[in-house]
Amino acid sequence: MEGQKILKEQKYEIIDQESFELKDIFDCGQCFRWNEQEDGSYTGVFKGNVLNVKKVDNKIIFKGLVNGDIKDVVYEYFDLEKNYTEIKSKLAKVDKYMQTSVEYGNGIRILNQDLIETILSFIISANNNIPRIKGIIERLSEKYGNKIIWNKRSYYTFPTLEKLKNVTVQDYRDLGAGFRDKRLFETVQMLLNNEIDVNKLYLEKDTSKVKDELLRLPGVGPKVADCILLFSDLKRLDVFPIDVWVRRVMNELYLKNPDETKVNKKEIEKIAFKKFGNLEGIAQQYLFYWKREA
DNA sequence: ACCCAGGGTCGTC
DNA sequence: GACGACCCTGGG
Repeated sequence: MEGQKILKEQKYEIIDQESFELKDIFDCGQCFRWNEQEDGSYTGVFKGNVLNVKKVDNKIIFKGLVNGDIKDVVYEYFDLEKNYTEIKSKLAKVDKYMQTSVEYGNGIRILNQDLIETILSFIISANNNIPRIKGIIERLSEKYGNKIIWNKRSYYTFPTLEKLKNVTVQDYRDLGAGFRDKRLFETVQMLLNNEIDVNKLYLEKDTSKVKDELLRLPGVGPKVADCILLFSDLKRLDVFPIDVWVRRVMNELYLKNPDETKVNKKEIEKIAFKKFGNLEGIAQQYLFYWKREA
C-alpha cells in the first residue's frame, strides 16, 4: 500500500479567492507540518505528498510531488468545495464577537488531514507547545517515514501504522515525546490490531458515537478527540474542542466567571451549541485563532 | 537561577 | 467529579 505510489511532479492553479490565506490556514493550529518559505509560500508534507502553495498576483499556485491527480488532491485536502463565504456570513450574524473573529481569521479553511496522522499528532499535542509538537512529529517522520527528495531537499512522509509496528515506548521517548510515549505506543498497537475499526468511523453518522470510539484510544481525551473529528478527514463540524485558549475566550465573552479555571466545560459546550449550532467547530477555530494571535 | 505554561490525559481519591 | 503528576522546552 505504501511505497508503491507513484509521485509525479505536478502543478495546479486556481484564481485567488476569499477564504484562502496561507498564514490563516497553516498557522491556525490545525496542522503541524507546514512551514513558511523565504518567499512567503508554504511547503508541507501530507498523505504522502510534498506540496508548495504560493500566492502570485491573483492566483494560488500548488506544485509538488503528488500521488494521483493534483487537482483532486488539492480539492480534497483544502476542502475547496466548502462554501466558507456562506459559513462566515452565518457566524458573523451571531454577535459582534464572532463578527470580529471571523474578520480576523478571514482566510481560514479547515483541512482534511490523514486520520492516523491527526490522531497521533494530537496525542502528542497534549499539555505541549507548538514548537515542540512540531519537532517531535518531524523527528518521528524523519526516522520512520518515507524520504522524498524534491528540489534537492529531503522531506519525510508521516509514517504509516505498519512502519510504526516495531517502534517501542523507549523509541518514542528518545524522540522527545516525553510521557506521551506510552500513549503513542498503545494507540498504534490498538490501531494495528484493528481494535478500532477505522473504516467504520467514516460511515457512522452520529458524531458522538465516533467520538466514543476515539476515546478508547490511550492519550485521546475529550479535547483531542474533538480535534481529530474536526481536523482529520472525518471532518465533523459539530464538535467544540475546549483548550486553555478557547476556555479563556469563551469565559471572557460569554460566561464571565471571575475564576477562569473553574469554568465548567458543559457550560461552554451548551452555549457554543446554542450560539453556533452545527457550525460550532469552525466557530471554535476562528475564536481560537483570534484569541491566540491577537 | 528559578518559575511557569504549553491546543490534556490519566490514575487516584 | 476534583486534584496532582507528568516529559520537556522556551521565555519571563
